Amino acid sequence: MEKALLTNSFAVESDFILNYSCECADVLFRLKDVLESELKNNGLYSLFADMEMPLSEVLFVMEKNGVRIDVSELQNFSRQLAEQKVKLEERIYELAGESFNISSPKQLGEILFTRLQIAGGGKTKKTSTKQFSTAEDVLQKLINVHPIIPLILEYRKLTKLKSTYIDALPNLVNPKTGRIHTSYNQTITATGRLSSNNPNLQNIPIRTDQGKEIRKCFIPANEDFTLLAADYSQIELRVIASLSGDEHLCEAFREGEDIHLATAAKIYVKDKSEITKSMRANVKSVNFGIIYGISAFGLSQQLNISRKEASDLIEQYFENYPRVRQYIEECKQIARERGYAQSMCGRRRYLKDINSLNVNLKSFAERNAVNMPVQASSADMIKLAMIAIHRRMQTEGLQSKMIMQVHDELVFDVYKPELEQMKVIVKEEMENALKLNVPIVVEMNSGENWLVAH
DNA sequence: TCTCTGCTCAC
DNA sequence: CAAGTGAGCAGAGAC
Repeated sequence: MEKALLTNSFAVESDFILNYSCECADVLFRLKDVLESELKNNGLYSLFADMEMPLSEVLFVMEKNGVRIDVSELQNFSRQLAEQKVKLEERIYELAGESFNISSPKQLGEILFTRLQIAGGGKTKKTSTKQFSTAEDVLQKLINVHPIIPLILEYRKLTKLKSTYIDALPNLVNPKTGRIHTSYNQTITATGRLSSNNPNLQNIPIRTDQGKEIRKCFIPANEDFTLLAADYSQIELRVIASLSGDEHLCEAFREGEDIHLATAAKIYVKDKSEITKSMRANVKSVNFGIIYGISAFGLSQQLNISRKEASDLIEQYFENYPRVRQYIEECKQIARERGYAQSMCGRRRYLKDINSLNVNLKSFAERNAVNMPVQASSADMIKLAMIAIHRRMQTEGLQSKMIMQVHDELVFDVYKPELEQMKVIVKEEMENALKLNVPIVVEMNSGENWLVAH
């Protein structure tokens, strides 16, 4: 049939079916060999047949569903930011004594470090191409040295949000559906996570006030619908607690504690009431660092503390959670023996440099060996949950839609009369998708936009 | 026009 | 040397 003869809605349908077919083919050709060999090895479960193929259909439906955004609100916001941007530019040029392209790291580096001689008593960091680094952590340390620095940081924040989200998203609204349809890619990442592009809906801002304004522009289909967001609480730390079997860490989760606070109390040997915000923040960085394959140097950079303080924090962490240290060593050992790291469902990441004589390459592979099982098991869990939720929504005949996945979060466009039913389904299926030795907690909220639902 | 670099957004 | 996984933007330079 000629495409011109198709109705609009069917033409849209065919676009997505084409997309879906391509994805299925992609998954088939790229994952079949690897995943089938894993089936033989772990015997119980086929990542290919029982996870990736069923998931592919769920992703097709999510992409087709799309998400509604408030275009006119984004356009208003864009005009506001354009005004702020002009004012910032004027003040920056005045302080610099000349106009230049603030968005050019090359030109900015020359202005800051050659013309204005801003060094803050420290050495200037250089990039791989031997230019001055003007990255955020570098400028943050110079924020009190010269009044131009905070303006540059503000300019960067503003132009990032404007160009990447506020101005880009309205252009991606599909004229036929009035919604944004991302592509979820199943075959990109090294750990089994999904990735999202055109647009990337997995990095929509949330941390700053202006970022929150962008989240507010993600809205339900119409007044009969509401957004429901459900996210796994501290999923990666729970996974590492479960995989390592560390009794103290597992116990903290079983007690339902604020894990950063509870860990801080152990590390600093104080009562929880005595833990300050900065102590908790330090421990939060240690917790993330453990997952990423921490070094004392990296932690000291992150927290702007001395290497001694950083290594003391790490040592105290391992003193309190000894099985975590042991687990990290086991991850490296297993990777050395087998040549790959593995998730709870048997997903593999091959690590060709794990036995390299090049210390850098080997260290990198070792961090991958530690991080992959944690990140990948979390990905396994949410994928299983998505499949289960999708099936239940079908069998229970719901008109609510699954619309987004952001690694540890699922977002639904919920028909209001179905809200309570949806909450039960989503919570049950997410919490029971994959069994851990610690409780799995799912937090849910609903509301008139993604910000209040999250 | 294409590719790389530097930077910054998310989990 | 130096914290894991991604995507997208603007600038800069090769072609």
